[in-house]
Amino acid sequence: MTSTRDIKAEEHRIITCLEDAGVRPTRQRVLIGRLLLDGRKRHVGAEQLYEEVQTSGQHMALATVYNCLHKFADAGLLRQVKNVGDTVLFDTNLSEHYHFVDIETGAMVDISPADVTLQKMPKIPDGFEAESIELTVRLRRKTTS
Amino acid sequence: MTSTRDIKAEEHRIITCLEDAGVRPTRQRVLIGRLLLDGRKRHVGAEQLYEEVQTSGQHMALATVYNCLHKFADAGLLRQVKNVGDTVLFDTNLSEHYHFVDIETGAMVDISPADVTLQKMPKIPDGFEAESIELTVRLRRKTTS
DNA sequence: ATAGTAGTTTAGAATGCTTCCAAAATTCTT
DNA sequence: AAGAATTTTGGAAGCATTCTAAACTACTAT
Repeated sequence: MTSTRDIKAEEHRIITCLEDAGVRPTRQRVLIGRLLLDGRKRHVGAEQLYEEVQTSGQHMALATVYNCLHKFADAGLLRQVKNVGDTVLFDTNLSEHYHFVDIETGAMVDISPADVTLQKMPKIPDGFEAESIELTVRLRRKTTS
Repeated sequence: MTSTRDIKAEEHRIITCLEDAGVRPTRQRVLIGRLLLDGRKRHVGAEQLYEEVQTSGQHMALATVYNCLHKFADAGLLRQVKNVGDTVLFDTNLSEHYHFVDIETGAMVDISPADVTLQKMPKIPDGFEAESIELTVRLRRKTTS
């Protein structure tokens, strides 16, 4: 059972977190912060998050969920992932890592950088700098023959 | 100047190529084959290819362009790229390679596998097999300060 | 507290890429 | 040349995402 005081404390933590990131802590953002900035590492889409918000008993426009996700990503609180299917996902794991993706379901699992060694890196074209390096291993369920 | 005979010869090459891949060589597919299977390595989207078809003087429904691209990809004549922006691209380079992507424009440049060494690879989860490994380096134009 | 103003939220409309549809056309086979 | 199967077609539909402009809320200065 989570006490009212615990909730207050958590809210305070989230508000501080948002303020530190330069994001105005509105009611909506605090709620989404509670859902996403709790330390759990996961990959969320807007639609899914929208449903979690509903489940929590609060109402919020879908557009707001999109707004928040982008704001959080711009503020460095989330990381946008573009590697998968037709849907944009946001990753709560901010440290360097890569992904397995199940091509059937789109489900993603993190790959620790410790498990990969990029021995030699290609030369970045002149006038550019690397913004990110994405390594994605697409997985197919083995045919049990 | 390309002679009529050259065109005929090229058409024949494409038709053979399609048949070998188990793809029925319809007029539309042969035209798209001429545009894409000429040895040039490039990354094409449906809309762009549609315009190239128009430019060539022929008419074709946009839906047909999509159909062809997917058919070609399924037949192994093209490779679908899912790493970039909001649009699906098809890659005429079938050999193993990776990509630079300009995050501004979405433009892609191939990275030769010779320029990268994936020293250690993560263990594939049980019951799965790797379908493909995508390595994408996102590039930002350097701020000339 | 209060008012001002800058930033947010909202619902619904709009966008844009892609797929679906059912009818017409084309390809290959016999 | 006729039949069966596959393709093409144009337009409608779908879907995730963005836009819009009006209502609202959070912070700041009074």
